Amino acid sequence: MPESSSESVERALGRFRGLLKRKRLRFSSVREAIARAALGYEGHFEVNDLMGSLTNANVKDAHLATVYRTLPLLVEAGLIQPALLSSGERRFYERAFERAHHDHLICVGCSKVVEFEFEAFEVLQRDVARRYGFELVGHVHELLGRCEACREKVTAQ
Amino acid sequence: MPESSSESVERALGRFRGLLKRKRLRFSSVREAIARAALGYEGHFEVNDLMGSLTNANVKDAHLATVYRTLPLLVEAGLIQPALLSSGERRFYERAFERAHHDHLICVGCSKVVEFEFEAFEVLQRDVARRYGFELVGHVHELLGRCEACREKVTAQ
DNA sequence: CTTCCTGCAAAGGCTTTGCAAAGCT
DNA sequence: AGCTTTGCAAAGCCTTTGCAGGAAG
Repeated sequence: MPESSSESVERALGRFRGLLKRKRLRFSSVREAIARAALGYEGHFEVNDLMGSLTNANVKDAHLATVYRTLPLLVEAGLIQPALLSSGERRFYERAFERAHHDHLICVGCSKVVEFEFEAFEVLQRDVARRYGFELVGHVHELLGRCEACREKVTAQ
Repeated sequence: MPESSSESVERALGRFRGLLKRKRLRFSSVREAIARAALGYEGHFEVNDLMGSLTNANVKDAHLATVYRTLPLLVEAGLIQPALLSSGERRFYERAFERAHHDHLICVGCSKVVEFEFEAFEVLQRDVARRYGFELVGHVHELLGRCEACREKVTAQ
């Protein structure tokens, strides 16, 4: 039997607890509910989605303002991270805890998102940064393309 | 004598005219002023900056709402493009017309932006896309790091 | 009991929209 | 003339903030 993902959630909550303790903040049930909801997403989510999950669960709802106040803590604890999707206007997040680093390949036709990992990019990025005297701390790397299905649609027309 | 950049601006305006004609829209003096102001930036700018430029010139001011209505046209014409997407909250633009493609290296400390070109990335990106059956049409690639000056500040503390 | 959290409501900042007057062609 | 464009003001949207009652340690 493979490790259940719920164990990973518990470890994540442990880390959240740790952060809160370090900052002398409290591990409240509302914060826990928000953290669980955020960790529950496979893909990308927005504040709005999160509100939806929280309402669906029979856990006590968290208020929108509270979610906004909690998200930065989840980011700081490393449970989630902002995910840039080229739409630019919207703010997405995605799970970060115990997940391999990855970048995104996005279809401009149907918005399908494929995650990819490619070590070579990381190496080159560090090189480029160093060349300009920067120490690399992160990156946003999103490839925009047209997936097979969408290319066929266009060709068919 | 090198080609003056004003010639490039004229060509850009020509392209803008072309787009407007295709869409049966008009090349008004206000649109021209906005386009010229946008093309005048070396680096990145926001709507607010643009409003500033328009007010300083003794050209007739463009109203904020009009600027918002014009920007998408400038993007569609290829004169400018959205930039610095990872900043998230703010919406920056930069000139795109007759400029070589480049990506950005951004200091997380002082927000300094360095532009870089690196052909190897483009090649690899195309590879990755093809591997997943995508045809690459563009990308967002921003490196986040700490510049020399900011690293020193941190070390000093 | 002291300090922090939370919901609520209100304010903020940026962007969009409806409308009538002005401007092109 | 018949359309588009513009300024203006108002509405929208998402996010943040101040506050007073409620919870956690």
